Amino acid sequence: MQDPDGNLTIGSFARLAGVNVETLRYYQRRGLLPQPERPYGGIRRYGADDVARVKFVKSAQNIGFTLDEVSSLLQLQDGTHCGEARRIAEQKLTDITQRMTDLARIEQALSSLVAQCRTTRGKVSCPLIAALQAPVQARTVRTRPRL
Amino acid sequence: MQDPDGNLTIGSFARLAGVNVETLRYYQRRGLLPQPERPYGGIRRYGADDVARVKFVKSAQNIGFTLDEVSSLLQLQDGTHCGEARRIAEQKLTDITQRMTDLARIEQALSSLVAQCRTTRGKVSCPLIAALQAPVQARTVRTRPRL
DNA sequence: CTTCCCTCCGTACCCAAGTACGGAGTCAAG
DNA sequence: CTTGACTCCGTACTTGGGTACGGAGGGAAG
Repeated sequence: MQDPDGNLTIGSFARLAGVNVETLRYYQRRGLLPQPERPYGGIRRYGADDVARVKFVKSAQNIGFTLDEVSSLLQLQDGTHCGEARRIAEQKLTDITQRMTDLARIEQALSSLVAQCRTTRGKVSCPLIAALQAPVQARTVRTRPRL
Repeated sequence: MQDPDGNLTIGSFARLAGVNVETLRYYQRRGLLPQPERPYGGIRRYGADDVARVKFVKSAQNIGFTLDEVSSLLQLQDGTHCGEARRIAEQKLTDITQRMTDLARIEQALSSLVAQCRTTRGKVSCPLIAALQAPVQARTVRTRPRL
């Protein structure tokens, strides 16, 4: 359809980057992609650097960064703010570790309940239900937690 | 203000259960709480069983169930469907285990990047940024995963 | 020149689990 | 009887990361 590099329309850009066209427009609105110039008749053109940028975003998302955090990282792209990037990453790492601890606790609780359920066949009350009915030390549930 | 048990207004109910009044109304709309009778002039009254039910919901949420799943569990409350409850719990357990695996992978990746960042002071390019720029095997990012 | 796909743009919608709001009604104390 | 706290109800808003829609215009192939 066109020069495969340096002259992509948004559709082929999206295919190359492995995302939806709407996602690209969304990233432009969020400032994750630059608003492109449009040399020919109102149609935006993109290049390999744009594809790389989207892959950067997806990689970062993949290891647990939010788009806001990716924005911060993109500010630091020149490589001279490595310390700052590291600080953000360390923050994220702490967060992930905490989340793993929580999940481990939940897994423990749940698997022991399931095990109980398996062994107490024939008893009147289901141990899983019964356990949930027991009061619990108030732990606030994270609403809409990331990743 | 009133009989502490069996005759609670929604405000004291909320305080006892440790949630917001709006949350209770929301649970009623979702069918997690029964629509209460309203013996005196349009004001709903609640009892200890309602408090217990909310605590059940919160406990279940706490160990990773969504409100939809809690609804299912509530259907089984008579204890005669222990097998069914166990099936739901096992499903949830699988889910949580998967999520822990993912998080562990992320933690690995991130902590090694941070470590690199720490040791390669003075190099031109930030290894964290550089690593994110490398192509990544496409792993779909779970959007809005629970807990 | 028509057909057909592609692009542009703004806007609305999706999910879960609530939270916030505003006007009206009610209840108990003073 | 008034005041003030509480309740009722429906509706809209929040967050994050997009997806979907619909009408208008572009551009290339036949």
